[in-house]
Amino acid sequence: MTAPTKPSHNGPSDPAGTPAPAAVPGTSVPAAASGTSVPAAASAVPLHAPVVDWFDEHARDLPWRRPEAGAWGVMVSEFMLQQTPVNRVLPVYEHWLARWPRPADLAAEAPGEAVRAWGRLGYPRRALRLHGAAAAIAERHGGDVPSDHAQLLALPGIGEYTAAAVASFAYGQRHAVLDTNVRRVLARAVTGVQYPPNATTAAERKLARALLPDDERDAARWAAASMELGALVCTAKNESCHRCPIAGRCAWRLAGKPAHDGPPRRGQTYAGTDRQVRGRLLAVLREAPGPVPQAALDQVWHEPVQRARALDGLVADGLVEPLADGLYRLPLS
DNA sequence: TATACGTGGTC
DNA sequence: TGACCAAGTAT
Repeated sequence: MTAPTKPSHNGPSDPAGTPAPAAVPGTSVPAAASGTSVPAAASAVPLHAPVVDWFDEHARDLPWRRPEAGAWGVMVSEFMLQQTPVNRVLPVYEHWLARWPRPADLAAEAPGEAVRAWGRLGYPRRALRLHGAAAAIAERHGGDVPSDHAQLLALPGIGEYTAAAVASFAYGQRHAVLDTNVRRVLARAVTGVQYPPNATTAAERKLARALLPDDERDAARWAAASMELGALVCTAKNESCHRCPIAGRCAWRLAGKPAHDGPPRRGQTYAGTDRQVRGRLLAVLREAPGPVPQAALDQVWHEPVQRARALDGLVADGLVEPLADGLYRLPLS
């Protein structure tokens, strides 16, 4: 992909400065099933055009967006980006694709090598699932990442979002790609609230489908563009409305940006949890070239009951392989 | 539907 | 400084 070169023509003025008429009275579209409705403005005036134009000018030049990345590159990036910031993914992604340029290359490796190469990206089960997905692709799909949504969804580690993302980004298909960025953009621009619900709702899926451009190519670009808008401009905190191409039509902004009211968005501590212990145990195993004695693992956590529970969990998840004589290693199979 | 699952950066 | 946040999935 070439770097964006088109100079900005937006000028110094805030595009949000002149709110456009948002809705045509009396034309809201009732949604049959859930009792929700799609605001008229969303369906009457295409939202995607200004966002796609903005994307053409401001999109980041990320390696998995280049044509040479291919479907496998897109798929690897989607696994790595699940709950993980772009900046941390970048170096691991490059190393991964250089080492395993095709699904069959990864499938031929021990799963433990995938876990090791995963490094400190977090959620190492993703590495195992990516390895499993590569194996399934090698076996069932002739070594090529499937383009069919249902076949993608059947692969380990691929859920609703990732299946749509791969089908859309890698194959240009028309799917509602509903990630946390898009959900936030729609929550604000259309629904008029600061944050989407904690879990994706039927109403959100319905809205996303309603906003999807008819044309397949436009739909794929809208998916990438709306996601990028959420990542760069319509961020969770400190949003930059002055840089937003649809600020003038944003329901949340037009309403005075009311604060989120519902229940707390999240709240999970990490220190002292099994997750932290698992992380420490796996770090030792990742950094060791071969099997590690129990005694070495015992040093990562003082409390023996929790330590044993965490290790058992890793074994149960297939992230660690117990050997005889109290040795442990990353899985060979 | 709620919870488990890593890690590190930000304000 | 602690809470929140980052392209979710599986159960």
